[in-house]
Amino acid sequence: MRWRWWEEEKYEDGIKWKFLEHKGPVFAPPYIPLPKDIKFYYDGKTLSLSPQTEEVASFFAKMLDHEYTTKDIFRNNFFIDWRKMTLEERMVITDLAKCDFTEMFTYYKGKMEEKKNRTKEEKLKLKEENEKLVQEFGFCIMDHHREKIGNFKIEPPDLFRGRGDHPKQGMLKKRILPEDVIINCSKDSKIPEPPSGHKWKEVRHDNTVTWLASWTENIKGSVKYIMLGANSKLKGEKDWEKYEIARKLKNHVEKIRRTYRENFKSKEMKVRQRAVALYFIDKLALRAGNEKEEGETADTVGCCSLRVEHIKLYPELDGQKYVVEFDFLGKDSIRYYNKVPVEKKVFKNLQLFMENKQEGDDLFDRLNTPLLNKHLQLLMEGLTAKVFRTYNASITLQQQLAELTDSDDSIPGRILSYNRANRAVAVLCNHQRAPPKTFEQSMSNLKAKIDARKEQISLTKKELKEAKKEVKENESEKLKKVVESKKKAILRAEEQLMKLEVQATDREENKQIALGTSKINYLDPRISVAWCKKWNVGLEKIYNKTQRDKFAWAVDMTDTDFVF
DNA sequence: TCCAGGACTTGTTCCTATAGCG
DNA sequence: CGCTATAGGAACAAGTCCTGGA
Repeated sequence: MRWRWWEEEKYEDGIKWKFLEHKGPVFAPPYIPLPKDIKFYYDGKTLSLSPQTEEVASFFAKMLDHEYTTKDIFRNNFFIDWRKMTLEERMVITDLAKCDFTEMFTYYKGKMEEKKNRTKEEKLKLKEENEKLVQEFGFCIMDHHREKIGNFKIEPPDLFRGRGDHPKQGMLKKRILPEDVIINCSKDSKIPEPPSGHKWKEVRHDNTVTWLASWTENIKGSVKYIMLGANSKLKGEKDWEKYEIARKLKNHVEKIRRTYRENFKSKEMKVRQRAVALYFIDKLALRAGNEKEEGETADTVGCCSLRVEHIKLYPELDGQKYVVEFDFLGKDSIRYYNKVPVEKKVFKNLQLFMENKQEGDDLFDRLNTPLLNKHLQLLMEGLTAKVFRTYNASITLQQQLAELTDSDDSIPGRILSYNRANRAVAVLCNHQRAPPKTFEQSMSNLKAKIDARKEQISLTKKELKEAKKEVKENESEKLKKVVESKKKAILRAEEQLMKLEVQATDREENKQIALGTSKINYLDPRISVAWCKKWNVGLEKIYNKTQRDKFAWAVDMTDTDFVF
């Protein structure tokens, strides 16, 4: 019997746990210096580096075949941080272009190759050792239950790989020591031991937070945490709450939509901007768009931080009226490009907001996310901008499933319908992916397979005909058996063909769409569980092991008739 | 009221284990 | 049974939103 935490009473306000015991985080392995015969060359001459300098150089050397090392910002940032080397070294090494890391690069490539070519026994041994580590450090005790930790290893030192045009890419992400780490656990628990010769920065006992350990990272100065895994009570409960708030929005959304439409006409510019922004967030599932510190991160935006340069207005386009063209970089510098017809009042308002503004000016200059969220809080308790994304994603899945699922369909057909519904959500949320590098190849492989199967079927059909003819002429038991087996073979092959064809369709449609993110973060799992039960589809066709684990609460509490 | 820091969720990328193939 | 494409999972970056202190 699974621990049904969702049937237990919750703690008083703000208290996350009563007992917490763990072993602390696992630190990155120490740097292993290069063998003597692996040389670094500066300006064509060998130059031996101090261990610390060599370590940082190795981070760069390992990445030599990565696009990052061709980017100026990355190279410059790396070079600045690398040159915090010994004085003697700094005197010599003044130009990155004169640095030759290729021997180091080749050495590490070889190491990787070795790793790949390990024997079964070696691999098994490594696996067992890793399992031991997980058993020791990968779990904690929280309130009488052994729970999995999501990330018990401290991030190793490396060069920072910011996404998009990140101004800090290439900077050295420093090695974290116990002296940097704050431990959080309960007073009456066994306090984790720091590695020998070391001390923790601090040990605290704060049961209003969920983290077990934290440290401050040196790139942005933000705090990083060791937290529980997604299948833990703590995370599961939060997830459940998230979907319950989204379901609550279902009962308020019509009124909220009436209100913001009303507000399109407000005398106050602030109110109009808020209304139009909310319209976008609701209709297009845009993110809130917090303000960001300039120069600290890549230049990306969300709804409230959109600038004039990010939209174009077309009174008429391709036969449609009042079209807005969005083109901006969102989270992770993923491009959002969309042409959407909008209500006339929205269009007119946008024209108004853009009057006398430059490309780089804020579209919603009287609005920011705290202002928007404060307003939303008034409309419904617990409502924030991101709830609309959850709500619209989940409700879309439910609608699409209802629309697409056909009771006449085979199981693979139903799964295709599910994936299509999932896809509709991923498109809404702009969860794109680059088409896999081998996409065309694997697609044509699949097509070839389909053709082969078709060929086989028609051949077997011919053979069946022949066999039937022979039976007519000569009624032997043996021949009758042949006929039967041919029939069966055809049936089997046809089923396989159908499966392959469904697979091909699914893959083609999924070329540029990533389903995972929405499945894990936006779709109320109870919708999927109910659908699987209703249509007799195994849950494992929809969720893999990790996902089933994470959504265990939904599996246990959901009936066929669940409605989001 | 404003802002910075803090806590937690969401998102992509990269590596690896494994399923499915011949 | 070995090979390879792919799914799964770890890692970690990048968002959202809240809080507490000036």
